[in-house]
Amino acid sequence: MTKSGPKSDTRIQKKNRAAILSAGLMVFSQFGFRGSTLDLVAEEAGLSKPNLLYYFRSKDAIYTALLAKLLEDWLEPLREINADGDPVEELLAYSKRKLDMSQHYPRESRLFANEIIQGAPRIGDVLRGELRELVDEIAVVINGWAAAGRINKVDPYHLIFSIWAQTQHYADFDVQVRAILGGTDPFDGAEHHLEAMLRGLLTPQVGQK
Amino acid sequence: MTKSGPKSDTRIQKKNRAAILSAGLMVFSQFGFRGSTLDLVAEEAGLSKPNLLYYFRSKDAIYTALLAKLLEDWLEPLREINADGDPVEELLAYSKRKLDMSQHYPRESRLFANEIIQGAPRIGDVLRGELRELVDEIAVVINGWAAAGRINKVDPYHLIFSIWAQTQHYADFDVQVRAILGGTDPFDGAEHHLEAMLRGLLTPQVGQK
DNA sequence: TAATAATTTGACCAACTGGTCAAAGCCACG
DNA sequence: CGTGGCTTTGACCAGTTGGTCAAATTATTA
Repeated sequence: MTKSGPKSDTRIQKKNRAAILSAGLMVFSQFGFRGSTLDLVAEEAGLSKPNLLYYFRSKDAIYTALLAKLLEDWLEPLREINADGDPVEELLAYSKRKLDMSQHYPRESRLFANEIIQGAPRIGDVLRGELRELVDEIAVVINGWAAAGRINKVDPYHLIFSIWAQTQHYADFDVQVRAILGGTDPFDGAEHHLEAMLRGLLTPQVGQK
Repeated sequence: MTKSGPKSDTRIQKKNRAAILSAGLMVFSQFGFRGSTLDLVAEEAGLSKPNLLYYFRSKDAIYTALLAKLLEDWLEPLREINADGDPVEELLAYSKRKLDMSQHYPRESRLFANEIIQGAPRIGDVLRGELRELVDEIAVVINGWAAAGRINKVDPYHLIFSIWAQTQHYADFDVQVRAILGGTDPFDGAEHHLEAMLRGLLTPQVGQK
């Protein structure tokens, strides 16, 4: 493991590293990598710019650290889908987990969204590698469920895309959603709607063409 | 109407303005406003930087012009929903139109996404004003359809959000979608999936709880 | 074709950018 | 308390940023 800063790990370091990452998340998630400046991050973290660079060797290092940490949390819910569970409930639980993440970690969602929209210059490999493999595995499971008649026939990939899209929308487009809903909290309705939509799509029906 | 550049409107101006806007769309949609530079736009447009500023008085002016033009195209499909048409078909046609826009104008979609993710600093008013009113109107129509039993009971706002989310996902997260699908074209499957999802949600059913 | 207007450019500017560095301050522990 | 390492900082740097401007070049038209 290559460390970017000092070798030892005092409590001052823990505190400041955390402050920097938190500030970086704030700034990078709002402006993207290129739109963000070290001065902004430094101010947000309550540290001087040279002090930032004592803990992280560069702007890029902060961003990359953030992205790496994020990717783990991002993939985890996918792994929790249980092939032996009830198909509809498993998929519903997954989308609920994703929606919760949008609600409680909107900045993480926007950081990710910014990275992808801008062409995923530093995580393209992960997308084409680890993420793709994971999705492929889930796709097999979903296809199995469909073949067994436990859910309707669906394209597993587009099913997953639609869950991602709908859940992340509430974090990434938060401003727009709230502009339209006024004072109403988006997440109450969102959960119910998402469930209805997925049940309508997945619940096996005899007469389905 | 306040013009930002010269008064008259020669063919040179038409050409160069168009070139600048096209270049601006390219650059701004990839990096967001803050992450973009005039030099990048100038190079993309094949003009010198001072020449850019002969046609648009500032970086902001280019971006704003782009955003204004975009907003019109963005709201139009919503207006085309016909209250007197067949409910399911109307909503399906709307989502098809949005999906087509994602396919054929992904840069416009990403420009918009960047602006919203970054807090919609310059179109917050439009969101809370024109857009909200428009959505409110459609919501009334949809509620009318539901009350008449022509579609299932749904929250019209979240229905619209889910259409936006799913269709724009294919433009905004294009890199990720293609990373997962490999060579397969996303839009074939997307259209079918979206239709299945909406039909499952909307098509009236007696036994629906 | 001459004069007028439209267009383009090179040189320039102040502010900001990511990043460096030596020196100073601070802290824990013998 | 002193000393060696950890932490912080002010001064600084070269490159980039959005933007200006006068002068040069190119079109338009009388």
